[in-house]
Amino acid sequence: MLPGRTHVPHDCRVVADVLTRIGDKWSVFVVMLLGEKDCRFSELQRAASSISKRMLTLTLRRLERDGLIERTVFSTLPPSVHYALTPLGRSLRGPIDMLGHWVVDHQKEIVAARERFDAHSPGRRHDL
Amino acid sequence: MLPGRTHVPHDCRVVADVLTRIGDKWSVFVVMLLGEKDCRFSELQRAASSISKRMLTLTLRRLERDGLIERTVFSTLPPSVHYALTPLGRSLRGPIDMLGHWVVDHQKEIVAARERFDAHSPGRRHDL
DNA sequence: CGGAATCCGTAAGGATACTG
DNA sequence: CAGTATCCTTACGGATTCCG
Repeated sequence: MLPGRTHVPHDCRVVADVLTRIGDKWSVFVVMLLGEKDCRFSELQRAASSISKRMLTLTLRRLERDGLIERTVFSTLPPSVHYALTPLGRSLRGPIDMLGHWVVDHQKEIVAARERFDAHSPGRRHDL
Repeated sequence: MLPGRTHVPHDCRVVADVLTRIGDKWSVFVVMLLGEKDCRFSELQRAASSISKRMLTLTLRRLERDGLIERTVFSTLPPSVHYALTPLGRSLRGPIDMLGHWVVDHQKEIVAARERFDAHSPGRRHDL
């Protein structure tokens, strides 16, 4: 994978595992939001209007557990909780942005490929 | 996300969608394998020894549908099928490698963060 | 406000058996 | 060899309710 490094299948698996983690339904969205500015729980919920409270909580906990975001509780009344990227979380923004650029730059090709595939595909396919 | 670009929530969603696609359990693994050399179905299966035949087929079909890999059938006996990255698929190697480097470079921090979190976390948590 | 707990439907994914 | 078809179990994720 690195120029000059030989390919190590194990590394592929680690990469795939982490991709599966941050590639879940909401993690990237949250990291990108927090990359712009720190947010409270309710701000995140408004920004991602379709996320359920439960999934936002789960997403934030997992990101916190992986050391990507930091959670600060202000025991005011009513309470307020503050989320921010850690240095580790900020270091992820570069790679995420690279992927973001690639997607934006190639999404038309992907959509076109799908339409071609679906048009030429024989019969019905129930999955994919 | 781009320096000089303002943040567009919609782009985040597109990125998240594609990440969810290629962030599934096997896509990255397959793309990285094919990035090194074209492979037959059985070669891929041996390289990813724990993947089921069913999931390998599904993964390959989806990657083909998205225009990332090309499938070539040789109607010999027994038949042989050949998989290779398309130019679009090859263009994804850069971003994937960036992410790969990030994971390899930071996996110790991630593991450490998890252990810290799990150690300090009060009581039992059934999920995450 | 910021969750945690519960319930529930759907989809992901493995194992196995069969086929051209 | 390279799949397809089927079954079955688990995980994901939404909706709702309750709590400090």
